[in-house]
Amino acid sequence: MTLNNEQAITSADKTFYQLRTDIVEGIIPSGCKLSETELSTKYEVSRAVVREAINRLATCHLVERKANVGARVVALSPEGLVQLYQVREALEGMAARLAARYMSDDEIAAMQGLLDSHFNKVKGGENYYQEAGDVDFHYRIVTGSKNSHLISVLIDGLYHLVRMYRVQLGMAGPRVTTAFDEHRHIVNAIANRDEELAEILMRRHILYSKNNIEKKLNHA
Amino acid sequence: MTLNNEQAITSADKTFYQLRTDIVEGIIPSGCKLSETELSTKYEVSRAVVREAINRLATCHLVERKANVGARVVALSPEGLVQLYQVREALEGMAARLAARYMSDDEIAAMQGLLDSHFNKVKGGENYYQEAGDVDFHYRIVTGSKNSHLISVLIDGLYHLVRMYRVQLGMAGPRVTTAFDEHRHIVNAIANRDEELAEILMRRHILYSKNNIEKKLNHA
DNA sequence: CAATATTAATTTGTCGACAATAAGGGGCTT
DNA sequence: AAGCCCCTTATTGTCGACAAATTAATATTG
Repeated sequence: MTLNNEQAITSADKTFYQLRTDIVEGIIPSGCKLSETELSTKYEVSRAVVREAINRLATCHLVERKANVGARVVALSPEGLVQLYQVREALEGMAARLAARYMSDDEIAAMQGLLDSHFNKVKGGENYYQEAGDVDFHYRIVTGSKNSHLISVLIDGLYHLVRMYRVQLGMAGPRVTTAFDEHRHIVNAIANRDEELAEILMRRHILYSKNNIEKKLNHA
Repeated sequence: MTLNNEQAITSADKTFYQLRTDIVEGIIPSGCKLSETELSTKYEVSRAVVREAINRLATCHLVERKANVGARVVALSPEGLVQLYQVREALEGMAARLAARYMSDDEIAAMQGLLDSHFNKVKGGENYYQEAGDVDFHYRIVTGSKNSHLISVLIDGLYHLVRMYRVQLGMAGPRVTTAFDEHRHIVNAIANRDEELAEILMRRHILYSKNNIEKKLNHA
């Protein structure tokens, strides 16, 4: 990830980020109950800030809250994964379309450069950077759409859930080799300002990715 | 609206719903600052519940909050409207596709019945029900997708913003006559289980709707 | 007089305590 | 022994007060 401009200024921000990573990384296990008092002692903050943090997590669909009962970390399921990728397909497809329309030439050039460096790294065997490179690619498309709704829903919301599935189902990022060509084709379509093709290719890219994860999920 | 199963159980729920309608209806004007203390006296609740309500409004993109500064009602702009309809196109298009896949025959029949009754009403000159009928139609498609992400983002989020634009720009709902045939065609595609066509028709329907609103906006 | 520094006032962020609601356990009834 | 009711207990919801930060108003200096 190149620039993660999420900077915590308030105390609630910090605990929100902390809790989010703990949930995504599986430190707080899926399905676990989140006790406000317990977390407030653990993170050494007031119950009010824990409460606010949990509320924000609920809007990310990382926890589910019931009134007068409490909050639980979301349960991961094959159906949930399918639903997640369905909206990714719709949203990122549109993001690619809008990126082809609105991204500046400089931004596109920078993204092509990113793909080149990324290609060299993987060619050299460092597939460690694969996932970071993948999320970076998708981030740029989404922000390139210049659509604040798309940006917030995907980056602040769905992507964390995607990461949670990847981490907790123990898959080392997306398909290493094939995804590359798909990225390249998408960027080419964007560079050619071909909105229609950019959207179609991105949707297929995400569909393939879903099928890949589903396959691993069923084998496990 | 047939069934709005949003029932307020906690006090924060009530103030959230209250504030939301006040904002959508324009009682609290667009761009207005939301003072926590002021609202807490006005609605006769604690500042904490007002705070929670404002936080929830922020996740709906109805208000924008800055740390240590406060929250303001979102400002309406032509660009905002365009962005809103861009994501509607993506999301509702996918919803129509999934509705064609997952809706039960009974649900589809019910929706066809709704269109019939709706048709008779408008034929009889009661275009008062037009908007309610339109939102009801879209609600059914979205819930018919059985996708919790689509449902929450659209119904809990974007639709309120859509309504806010409609109300505050003073337009009496969507296009009365033409939108009808489009609805009918979409339902037919869903009844035929034609996912591809359902998505395409829904996207065009929303695109037309956007162009219509934009035209009115520019004339005003 | 303008621009800046400093202080006052208002607003948000955080905290601990109290009230209300829901889950768990024990005893009672049938 | 099974089911139901009541009571205890623990957790969430709500409140008012204090602390921190921003905005404004005032004073000060060039």
